Amino acid sequence: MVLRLYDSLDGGLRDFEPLVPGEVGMYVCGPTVQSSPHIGHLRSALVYDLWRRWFGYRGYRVTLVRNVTDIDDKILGNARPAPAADGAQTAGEVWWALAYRYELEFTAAYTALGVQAPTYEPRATASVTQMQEIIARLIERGHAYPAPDGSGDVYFDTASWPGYGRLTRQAAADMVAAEDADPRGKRDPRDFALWKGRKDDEPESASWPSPWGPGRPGWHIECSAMSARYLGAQFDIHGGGLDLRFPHHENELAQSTAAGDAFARYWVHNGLVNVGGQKMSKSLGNSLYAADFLSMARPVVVRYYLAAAHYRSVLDYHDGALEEAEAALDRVETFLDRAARRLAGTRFAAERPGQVPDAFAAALDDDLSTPEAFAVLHDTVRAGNAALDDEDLDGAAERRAEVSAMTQILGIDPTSPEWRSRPDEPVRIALAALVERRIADRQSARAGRDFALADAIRAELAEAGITLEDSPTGTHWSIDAE
RNA sequence: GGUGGAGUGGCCGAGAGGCGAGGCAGCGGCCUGCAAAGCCGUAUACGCGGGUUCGAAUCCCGUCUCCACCUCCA
Repeated sequence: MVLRLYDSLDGGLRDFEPLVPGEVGMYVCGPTVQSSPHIGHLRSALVYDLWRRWFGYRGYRVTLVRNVTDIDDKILGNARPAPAADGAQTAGEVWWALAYRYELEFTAAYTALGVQAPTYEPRATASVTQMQEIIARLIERGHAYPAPDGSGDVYFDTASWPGYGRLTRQAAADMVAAEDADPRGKRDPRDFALWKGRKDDEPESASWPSPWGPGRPGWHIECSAMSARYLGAQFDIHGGGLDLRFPHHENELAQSTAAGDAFARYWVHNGLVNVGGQKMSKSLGNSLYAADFLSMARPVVVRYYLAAAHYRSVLDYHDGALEEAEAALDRVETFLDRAARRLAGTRFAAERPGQVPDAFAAALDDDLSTPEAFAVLHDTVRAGNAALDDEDLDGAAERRAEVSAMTQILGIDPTSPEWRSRPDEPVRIALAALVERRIADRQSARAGRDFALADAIRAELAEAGITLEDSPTGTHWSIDAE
C-alpha cells in the first residue's frame, strides 16, 4: 500500500516517494516564541507528530526538524528596549530571556499533549552563518540586492524570480501590497527582507556582523537555512500552518530555489483552529491558550479532540467539544479495562503484540485520514465488547490487541504511563480496602434481597466519587474521571 | 480585485456516482433486583435552482452564504 499525501504545491493527492528509500526528512515551521502557545500551536505540533508516528509505523526512519524562531520583530517589540545611551538599563525583560521563557512554555505544552520531541529543534539564532551564506549566494546570482538607502537591509528581488507566486498560485501582478508596508529601500513592494540592518533602538545583543553591515536575519530566510542545514538542500516534506503559506512559505520556496537548492518535495499544511466560528485573535479576545485548554480536560482527551478531525480541515472549537471527546475516549478506555479484567487469569491474559486492522492502516495511508481511523477504532471497540458479551475470549483478546495498537499509534493509549497521574500507592491500597468492604456489605444485602440497603451503599460511594458496576464476575469499582 | 477552501441528520464530523463512516445526544429492545457498562435496533442528512445519468451528497451549469490568505499569525 502506498502512502498518499496532499501536496499544497501540486494541489492534489500524491503518492509519497522518499528521496532516500526508507527515510523521511521533514521540516516543520515551529513557533515564533513571542507569546504563550495557544490551541492552534498545539494542533499544528500534533499533526506532524501523527505524521511522524505513521511514517514510523510504515517502516520509515523519520528525521523531524521543527525550528524555534527566537529572533524576530515581535520578540524585540515585546521585550524591553535597548539600554539608553548613558548605559542605564530600562525596565522589562531582555529579548532573549523572553524568547526562552516562551520556548519553555511551548515545550511544556507539547510534552503535556504527548507530542514526541522532534529529532532536532534548532533555534534560528544558531544558524545565522548559514542564513548569510544563502543571502550571499542570492546576491551573487542576481536574486537579491542590498538596499541602496544605507539601511543595511538586503531584499529578495521578486521580479527576478519567475517562479514567485507558484506555491499559492498567485500572479505577482495580482498581489496587493499591504497598506502599512514600509517601502524602505525596496525596488518593489513585493520584495521581502533577507537581512535587516540594525536600527539604533535595537539592542546590540540582537545584532550579528555581516558583509552588509550589522543586523539580523529576516524571518523567511531562517527556515531556508535551517532546513538545508539539517535535512539537506533537498528534502522530503515541508510542513506548517495554512496561514504560513503566504508569504512565509512562498518566500522560503523562492529564496531557496533561487539560491540553487532543490528544497522540499512535498508541502503539507495543517488547517487552523477557530474558536466559536471565528479566527482567534487578540482583538476579539477569543484566544484559547494551551495552558488553559489543557486544564479543561485530561491531556489525553485534548489530544483525542485535536486528532479526531482531519488535519487539513478547519477545526472549530465550541463549548462541549471536550465533553464529547471525553465520552468517546471513555468507550475505548472502558473496553480496554473490561477486557483486561475479563481476560486476567485466562490464557489470553498476556497482551498480544497488536496489528492494526487493514482499514485503519488504509485510512492513515490516505493523507492521514484520522477521522476514518477513529471510526475503525470504534468499530473494533464495539466488536471487542460484543466478543466479551459472547464470552469469545480469543476474539476479545484479538480486538484488545488491535485497539492497543491503534491507540498507541494515535498517541491516545489510555493505559500508557504518560497519561497516568502518579498514583499514591499507599492511599490507593487503603481506599481499596475500604471500598471493597462496602462492596462486600452491599453484596450480602443483595443476597438477602435488601435492595434498599444495597442501593444506599451504592449511592454513598457515588457521593464519594466512586462508581460501581455489577457484572456476572463480580462488582467493579472505579474512581470517577478527575 | 486575486488565490484557496467550506456549506452533510438535534450537535460534532467523514465520505465523494449505486451498500446511510464514526462519535455525542435521543428513542425502542436485550441484559440487570434496579442501575451502570455493554450489545441489538432506530434517521426519508447532504445550502438553493436547474441539468447529465438507469442511478447524484458525489459530475456539469447557475446561484446564495461563510471562512482563510494576499509581507512578517501554527
